[in-house]
Amino acid sequence: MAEKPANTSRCEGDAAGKVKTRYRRHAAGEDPAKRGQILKGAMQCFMENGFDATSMNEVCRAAGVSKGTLYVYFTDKVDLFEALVAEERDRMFEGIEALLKQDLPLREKLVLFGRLMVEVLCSDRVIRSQRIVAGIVERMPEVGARFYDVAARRNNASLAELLERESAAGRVDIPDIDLAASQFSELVCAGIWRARLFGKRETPPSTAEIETHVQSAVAMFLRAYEKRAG
Amino acid sequence: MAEKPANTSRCEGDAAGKVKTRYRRHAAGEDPAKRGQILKGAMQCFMENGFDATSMNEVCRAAGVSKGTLYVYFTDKVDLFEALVAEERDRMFEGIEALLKQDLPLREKLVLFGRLMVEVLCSDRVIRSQRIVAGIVERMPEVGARFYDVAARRNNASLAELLERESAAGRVDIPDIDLAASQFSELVCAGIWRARLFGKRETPPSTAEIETHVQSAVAMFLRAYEKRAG
DNA sequence: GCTTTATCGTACCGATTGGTTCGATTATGA
DNA sequence: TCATAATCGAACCAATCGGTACGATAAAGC
Repeated sequence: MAEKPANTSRCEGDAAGKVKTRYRRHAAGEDPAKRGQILKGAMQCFMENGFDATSMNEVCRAAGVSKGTLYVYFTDKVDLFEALVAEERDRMFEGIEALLKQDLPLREKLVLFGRLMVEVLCSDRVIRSQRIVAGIVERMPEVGARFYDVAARRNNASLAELLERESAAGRVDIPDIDLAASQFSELVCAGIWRARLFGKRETPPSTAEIETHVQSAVAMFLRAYEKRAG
Repeated sequence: MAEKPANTSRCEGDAAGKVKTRYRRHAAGEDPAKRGQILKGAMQCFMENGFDATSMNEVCRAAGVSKGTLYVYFTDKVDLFEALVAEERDRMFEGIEALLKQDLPLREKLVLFGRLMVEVLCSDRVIRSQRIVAGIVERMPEVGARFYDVAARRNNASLAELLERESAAGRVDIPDIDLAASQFSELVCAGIWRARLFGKRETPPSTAEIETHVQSAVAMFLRAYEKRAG
């Protein structure tokens, strides 16, 4: 709901307009650079203090933007927050589909996938995002649900697709593909992600630790689902 | 820090006291029933709205206690919150050690353990607690860390102990016990817990679904780690 | 140059916050 | 019955909140 004011004035008349003086300047609240600047500052604040404990004044200061301008770009604190979550959610697993499109044996694909998964999911940035979102799920359920849906389930879908192909080719024997995809995703993060989320670990896992976990997970996964001779 | 005022007056003199008039009435802020009443009301509020969005006035109303009294029992909003988290964390997995002490084959112990794990971790109450705690980790890191440490790691320890015994008995071959314990814990919740945390699922899993997940997890786990003939 | 206008900066608004104070009330125990 | 004191309840406080209003500023296009 609540469309942007539409701003039919200038700058948009590509199709019809062109009648009078056309300014190439950005309409109020439509400069993408400024918008990004605001989002960046807001991200910084929200990540440090969460939703409620972040004041809009702090955001202004962090973003280097006046309060008036801020409220031209975003109607609400909630509006700003949702835009932020949306951006973060979309950026999270950008490269993952491409990764699985490569022509590699299953085992190596799983290793690549697992590595990226742990790295992303346990990174400082993503962990902080997840904390904030988890914290407001109760009051803004759709925000949380969409966050999970787009980010987590997208991965599962990619992985499920891969497993589907392997299953059709007769190389693996998987009764429930979606379950298997979930299992793999959880396995690679076992013992790390939760500890990160709750702040028991203050730093992301080292590459060595990631490797250990991924190798163990892949081995476990394949031993469970690889088709057996006899 | 910040010990309770100690309240050396009455009611405590079991060992030394008994000198003068002893009131059996509770000293101010020391009636455990009232304390529990406050915690219960507070729990209700915090679970609905999180830490910041819960006002102390709401807590008073929900607990049926005057504000003055509330501040006699707890010095702070943070103090109240920490007490709440502590209680919740300790209650969370109460029966789990006992469960593993039974004399049963490994497979069945794992099934029992897994079931309880999913049920508890994905229950409404625990999910809500986890959301709140995750949400304030950034600002109160020790609270989050302790929450994780006591609850999650306690389980892992129980399970690890069991696996250790089985390993010593030569029935399983597990290179990294702690990792294996983590893996099992994550496996049983695969695809459910995260969705619950982020509000993608509004209800706990059915017993049927739990059963499916646990069975799959146990099978996978044992196939990976059971000692093979040859 | 002049005009236009997006942005700035600050003051301001009412509402709410966490926390305190204090006299009235009520239950206890002697 | 009477004194004690834990609890109540409501007023109160300063601070902060999200959000608005508006004149000053500065950069862009003619």
